[in-house]
Parts: sequence; C-alpha cells; structure tokens
Amino acid sequence: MPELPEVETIRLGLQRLIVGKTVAQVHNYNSPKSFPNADGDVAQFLLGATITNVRRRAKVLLIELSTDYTLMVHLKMTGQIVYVGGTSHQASFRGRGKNSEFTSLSSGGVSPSLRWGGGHPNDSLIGHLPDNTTREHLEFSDGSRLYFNDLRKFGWMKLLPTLAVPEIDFMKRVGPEPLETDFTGDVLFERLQRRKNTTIKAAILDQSVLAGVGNIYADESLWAAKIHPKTLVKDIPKSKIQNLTSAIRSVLKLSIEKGGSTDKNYVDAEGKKGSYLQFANVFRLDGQPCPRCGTTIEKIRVAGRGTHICPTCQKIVVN
DNA sequence: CACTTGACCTGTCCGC
DNA sequence: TGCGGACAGGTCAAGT
Repeated sequence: MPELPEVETIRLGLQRLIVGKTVAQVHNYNSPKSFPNADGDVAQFLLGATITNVRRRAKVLLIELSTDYTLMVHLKMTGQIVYVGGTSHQASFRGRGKNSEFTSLSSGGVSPSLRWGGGHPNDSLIGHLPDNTTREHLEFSDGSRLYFNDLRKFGWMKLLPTLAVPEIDFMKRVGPEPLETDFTGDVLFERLQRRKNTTIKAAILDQSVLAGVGNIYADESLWAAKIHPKTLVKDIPKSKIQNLTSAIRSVLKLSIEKGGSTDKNYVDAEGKKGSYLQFANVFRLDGQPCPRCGTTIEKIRVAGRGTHICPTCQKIVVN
C-alpha cells in the first residue's frame, strides 16, 4: 500500500494531530517485527515522552520524541496509522460509525466516491479499534490514541535514538527524495547508472535509486513518460529520463493532493481513504482504453510485479 | 557487485 | 458452497 504519497498524507495528518501529545500507555498485540513489549527500554523512552515532530524519509514515518528517541514506522503492504481523538470512554468505540470518535467521520471530511474502495463513500475501512489487525497502540495523556494496524504483519514500528536513525542500513542506502527541488533529471540519470542492466521499472522501484516510488506510481510515471517498463535502463536516452523525472514528480504531487491511493487498506491518519486512483491513467485499468490513444490497456508482469501499460504509447526501445 | 527470486503474512477473488 | 491457487501497494535474504 503505502508509497510516498500515502506516507506523506499520514505525516501531514499526524503533524496536525499528535505533536505536543504525551504518551501515557503502550499496548502491543501481535507484531513480530516491532519492538516486543511496552517494557524495558521501550517504556523508558516512550512512556512520558512528548511528540515533538513527525517526519518522513522515503516510505518511513519518523515520529520524534522529547526523549531524543524516534518511533520509526514502516507500513509495508497493509499497514495503517490511525489516530482516534477525544474521550477515553470505552463506549465510544463500540458500534461502527455512529458513535465513532474517528476524526474523519466527525469533522465532515467525506471522501469522494472511489473506484476501488467499493461500498458507500462514507464507509470507513476502520471499525472499532483495537481490532484483530491492531499491532501496537499508544494512548496519550488526553485519552486520544494512535493505532498501528497491519493485516499482513509485514510492517513494523521501532524505537531508536533519533541520532541513530540515519545510521541504520536502510537510511544509509536510500536514494534522494523525488519531491525535493534538487531532484533533477541529471540526478536520476546518475542514480540509474547503478542499475543499467535491469528494467526501468525494477530500477525505479529500487529505493536506493530514488526514494518513495512503489508499484502504483511506477506504472503511472512510466505511462506518463511513454516508457515501456521492460525497457533496459541502458537503452533509455537521457532526454527520456528527464521526462520520467518530471512524470514521477507530478504523479507523486497529484497523489498527495488527492490524499493518496486507496485500493483496499490504505487510510490516512484520520481513517479517510485517498482518491488518487480516480485520476490514475493505467494502474489497475487493464481492459480499459488508454486515456491518451484509446488502445486497450494491458496487464503484464515486470520485476515480479503486476504492471499496467498502454502497448501503443509505451514501446520497448532496444539499442 | 548486479540481478532475480522467494519469503514474510493474511485475506480476497476467481475458476472448478 | 467449498476448495485450491493466484494475487495484493514493500523490502530483505539468499540464490545465480
């Protein structure tokens, strides 16, 4: 699920919702890849800590604490971070919808109808929490809560010293942020030199080449730049990489504007779905006409991932 | 080192 | 309706 725009959307929500709050309780359910229990170091550096900032690097969420520790969260495929505000009355969480304390349902933020979500546009993907997908859950001193849900248990939440964050392997390896102003075609071209003999799709999914692109935005960007995803990196002229760079940036920006993509699981920090997929041109649109030329969109497999292309707009170039 | 594949998990969907 | 297999947005370890 969450690629850069989804994680950024969550970050923006959390920045508004939890900065300044103090952690009063930590609950751990079944999260084999996360910190084990609300005891020991976790309790020492998490309990009583105040949230000072919420940052993002690539697809990783960095919740900074007054204890100079950072809560790192990776949502992987099905993770969710959901804030539930307000009272600490247990009864508030019973029943789906009408008594809900979810900010998304009480603040009038109604998602537009969704192509993929199914059901009524007001439906939340979230029932009362914690539920059977909840892996961690923080309770703040004002009674509001932050839930980490993850159906498939690929995701994790870890606590480590803020100064140690840049030292972990992933952070050292990860490539540039594509929405930074200094991310130019020249930069991407240079980064791609490490993956010259693989397909362009595999290359842009590689987080060491650039940060934050996943399957949805890879397909959308390659369609926008008119590049076949199976094209080998070495066969793509620099001018095309310039186009791809612009495409990646505009696709990611549009998705952030739309609150990200909700296929099945993704919701923002307030439980709301994102609507980007309504604006997608190829992703999951196999069988439908290409918006640019009308050719039927196909689904193929590239780099082990389902991949959507317009066979007319996107041709494999061979040198 | 560069590259590909399978594993991690659980749920859903599709065909028989 | 039930069952088996393929598949799902991400990364990592292990293989070639």
